[in-house]
Amino acid sequence: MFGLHQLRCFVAVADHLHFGQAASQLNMTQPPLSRQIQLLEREIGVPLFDRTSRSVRLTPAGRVFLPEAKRILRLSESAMKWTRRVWRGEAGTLRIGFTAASGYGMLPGLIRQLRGIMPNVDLVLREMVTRLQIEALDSGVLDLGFMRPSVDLRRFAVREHATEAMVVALPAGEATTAPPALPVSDLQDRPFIMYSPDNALYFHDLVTALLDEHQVQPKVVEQVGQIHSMLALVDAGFGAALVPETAARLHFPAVAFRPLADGASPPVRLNAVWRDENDNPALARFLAQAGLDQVGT
Amino acid sequence: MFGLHQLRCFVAVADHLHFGQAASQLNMTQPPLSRQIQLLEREIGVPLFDRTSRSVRLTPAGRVFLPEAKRILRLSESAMKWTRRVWRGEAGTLRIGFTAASGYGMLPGLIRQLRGIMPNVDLVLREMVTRLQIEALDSGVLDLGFMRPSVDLRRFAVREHATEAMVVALPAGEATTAPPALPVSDLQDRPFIMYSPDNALYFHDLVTALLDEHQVQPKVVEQVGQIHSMLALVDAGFGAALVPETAARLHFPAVAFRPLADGASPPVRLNAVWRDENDNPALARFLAQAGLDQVGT
DNA sequence: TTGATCGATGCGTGGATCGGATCGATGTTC
DNA sequence: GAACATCGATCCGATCCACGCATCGATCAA
Repeated sequence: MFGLHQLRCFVAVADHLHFGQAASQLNMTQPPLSRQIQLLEREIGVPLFDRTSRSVRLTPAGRVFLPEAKRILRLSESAMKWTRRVWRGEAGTLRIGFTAASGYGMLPGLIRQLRGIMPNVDLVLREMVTRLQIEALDSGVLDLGFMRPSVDLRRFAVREHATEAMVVALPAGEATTAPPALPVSDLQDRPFIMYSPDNALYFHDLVTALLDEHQVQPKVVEQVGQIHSMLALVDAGFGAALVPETAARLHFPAVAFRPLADGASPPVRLNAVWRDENDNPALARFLAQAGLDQVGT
Repeated sequence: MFGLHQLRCFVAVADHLHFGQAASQLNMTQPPLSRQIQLLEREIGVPLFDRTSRSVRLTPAGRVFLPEAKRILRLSESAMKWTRRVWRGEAGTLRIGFTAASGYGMLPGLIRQLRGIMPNVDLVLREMVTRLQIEALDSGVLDLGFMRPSVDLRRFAVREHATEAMVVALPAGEATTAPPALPVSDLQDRPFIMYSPDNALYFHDLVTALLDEHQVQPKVVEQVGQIHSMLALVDAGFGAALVPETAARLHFPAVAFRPLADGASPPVRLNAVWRDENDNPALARFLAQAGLDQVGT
């Protein structure tokens, strides 16, 4: 098969229709250029030029081959440039997982930030619970995950990405008689919607610890795994719930939000998690730009 | 710049993820294959494989480069095959000129014939008068022309492609009283539409010679260069005209056609004309298939 | 007829690529 | 856990290829 160098020789001769000028453009002398053209013609099995000692003309076959040769050379250049950009993290794909709750708050800003840092990187965004994100990071399906703290994160690189407070979600009817900020004790004996320990272990433990600490025992009327299910139940008047404050962005008509009094809320943590051995340069570039690439746990 | 051989090496390794197997597929040994991959990586400036002594994996940059490399190789193959087909006359472009009058009769059949012989050859068909066709053949704009005899054809290869008879075109009103076949003498003193010596020299000379031979002098009411203009005038009742019989395919409602009696019509000749030095293989292929490629004037 | 131009060809050299042998690292097996 | 097998990297000598220089042969101009 012919080589790219022969294609460059061919294009130069076809453009100049003059071996000497083409050779000097290619920084070589005329004899090897003639040789390369002959080799190319022998390889294809077709004469590409009609040449006398006084004139050089393209044959019809040469006229057909010329744009193909230029296309191949153009593709080779662009393949190289594109690959280099991927290597520098300026192009490529970044696959990101996030929990449903984190999507309400930080996702739009994160996407804006990524678009600003790496406008040519394709983003693949998948909502997954923490456990599934861990598996996906392991198998290489995800480059980066935004998830709740978990004991299984020890083999990964973890940075705290955001913290927020919990707020009380109340049925609108009960909110009219409630003070601007609620002490935890206000939940005592209230109808209360709790997190499921199966699908929302982190929030379950967080709320359980908060209630235990204040020795408060609400009347648990339901256990659910997803925050929007929880708010739907509040909206229907089944009871109150504790949700991260960014969940207030979900506009349920019959739900009112009240902060906890005295800064009683524990911080709800969201971690950025990735594999240290991940070789996606787009990930490295994002971590560097976001200041997350220092060594640590 | 990298070479196509390096791309083939890269694709083989990427497909097998194993240097030894890739090398045997490429009919080479493992050491030079390792070298080629290293050279390619150095050329691009990007590692394409993550390799330990136990495993070979593509880097993200390599994953991007792989489809590009395959595309370049595919394009190179197809460019070579396509160029070979053009060389054999099985593909490419054939530019054909024809006079307006010849288009009425032989063009559809010619196109069918060409499609049968060379289904992958693009046909460019241009209606041009004989003089313009000669110039176009000279400058290489046309490969083949269908034109009337002319003294300027000596430097070209010429074959008689078709002959036909002249017929009389009569206004429909006059046709009812005319016999089935008209002697030339019938034109004596008739209103008659003549060919212009500027734009239709061949027909002008042909008709003039015919009339002179029979010592007939019609009343020339108009001189025009195009046959459809001529029939339009007959249709409008201005007079009679002599036209090639295939012109009867132009359906003018008030025009009737009558043959000349006694085979008095001179043959109207149509030549196929081309440059002997023309190197378009599609032309050579057509000439060979049509049996026109024997030597001669 | 002479000289200039231009692509093709002969030839010697230097660099690139090849295959064989071997190294070093890693995972497997008993 | 020590011997073994596997696999990519590296070293080295032989070969091949592409380069430049010199020259040839054909063509066109003066």
